[in-house]
Formats: sequence, C-alpha cells, structure tokens
Amino acid sequence: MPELPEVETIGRGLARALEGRRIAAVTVRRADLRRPLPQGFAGRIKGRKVLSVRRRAKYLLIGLEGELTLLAHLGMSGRFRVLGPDEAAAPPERHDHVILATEDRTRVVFNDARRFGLMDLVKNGALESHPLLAELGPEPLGNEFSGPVLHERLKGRRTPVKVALLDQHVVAGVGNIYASEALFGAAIGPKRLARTIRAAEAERLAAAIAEVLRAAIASGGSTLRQYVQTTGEIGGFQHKFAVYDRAGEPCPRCAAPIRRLVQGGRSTYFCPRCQR
DNA sequence: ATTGGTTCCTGCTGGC
DNA sequence: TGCCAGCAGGAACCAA
Repeated sequence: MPELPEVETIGRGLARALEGRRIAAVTVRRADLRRPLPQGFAGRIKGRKVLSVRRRAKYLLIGLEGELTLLAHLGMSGRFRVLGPDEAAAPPERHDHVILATEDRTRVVFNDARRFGLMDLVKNGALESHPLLAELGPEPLGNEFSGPVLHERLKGRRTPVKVALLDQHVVAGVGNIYASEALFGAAIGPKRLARTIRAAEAERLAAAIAEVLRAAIASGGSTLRQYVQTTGEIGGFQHKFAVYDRAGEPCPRCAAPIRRLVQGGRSTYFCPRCQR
C-alpha cells in the first residue's frame, strides 16, 4: 500500500523520467478511476512540458507548463511504471489506465487494479484550496510538524490514537503500516485515546513518525531503478517492519509476541508489553 | 466538531 | 484441484 514513503519514492522516480520533458501523447484506457478523470484530461495535458514533480501527503503533484498541475493519488493499488525507448514495443498490461508518453519515447504508465486511485487537473492558483488538499494536516517531515503540533491536533479526540494517526487531517501521509510502526517506536499503546496522549508522549510520537518515514524512504530510494513501484520490494530490498504483519512473532525489543487487533476496520499490530 | 458506518474495486486467502 | 465467499484497505461521504 503506498503511504508517504512510497509516494515520495515514486515521485522521485517520476521526476527523473519526466522533469524537463514534454508530454507528446496521452492515452486514457479507462477514465473511471475513484472519480472520473476531468473533462478534456488528455487534451489539456498534451504538449505541455513537465516542470516539477512534488509530493503533498500521499498525493503526487506534477507541475506542468501553463500553470497547471496534474494531481494523482495511488489509492490502495496504484503504481507507476516507467518504460524507456527500448521498451517501446511492450504492450499495455491489465489495469493500465493512463499512459503519458514523452517526446523522447519514454512512457509513464499509471496502473491501478482496484481503481481507488484518482487523477485531477488543477490550475496552480486553485491548488491550495483544492478540496482534497486544503484540509490536510502538516507534513510529518516538514518544519511545521513537531511534538506540540501533534499534541494540539490529538487534543480532545475520543478516538484511539492509532485511528487518529490515520486521519489525514491530523498528520498527512501516515497510513496503516506506519501508524503501527510509529506507535511501536514511541512505545505508545494503539488503544490509548488520542486525548490522553501527554505532551512528552506526543513529542516521542512525532519523532517516531518522522523516524519511521525517513527510514522507509531511505530504503525505498535504494531500490529505485527504471521501475517506479509502490512497495520497495524489488530484489528483496523490502523495508523491514518491526511489528506490522508480524502477529505472533517476537517483539524486536522485548520478545513478547506481537498482537494484532482491528480498529476502525483496519489491522493494528503492536507489542502488548512495550507499548503502554 | 467529531465520529461511526458505508462505499468504491479486485486480488488474494481459506474453507470446502 | 477448483470454486467461491469473504476480506483488506485509503479516504470521501453521509448521518447522527
């Protein structure tokens, strides 16, 4: 599942493939993603040069000539493939929905089996007020994120802290995997109500969030070749999780068995001994 | 203002 | 071995 580190890694790959290049052709094979592609999608992109590829939360922002930004979200199963000129003959694959071809015969292919992903076109002037972006919480790797900021945002919430971390309005970009990992890193129990998290704990949690995300980006970055993919698992380089998907295995800190529970319909993994 | 429930979709898993 | 029901999961949306 692409969370912030995966989206960051993918963005870097797309930057290498696209920045400074002109989009020569756009193929839409399926327009009905999570929401329909905007009217005139292909025509509005074609011929424009790509100026930048950035990330906000789990969104990719591909800046185009003419003050236009292509907004993309990968949902659950979205991925991008980059095909070089030597792969010009490669046929489309199942679930390839949008293909951007640059003038130097590179193709960037958006593939999304479950179609929870989306794309939109936004005029740069309207970017900050875009409904999908306007209410997002702070970037966990940015300067505006800190223990006190997180503490403030958890204050008053009666929902479990794990569930709160998944709310993109609290902190942007943390998904199900790194929520569990960060709580483990901060030694905070996932069932604790958000409003009971004290300042010192929020400080630890904010640091743990940044730490796990940074580590995941660092390991994801090393696997990036011509394939831009979602989980960083090429060549056995998969990032090692401390607790996620490890129910029954020993806690790496105290060896107690990792437990799984379901919160808000999502799996949570934690060490019942270390995390309080 | 917050929160719980529902929905979208398809690949995978487990039971028979 | 094959079939199929059930489940996972990001996040918008709605109702309370």
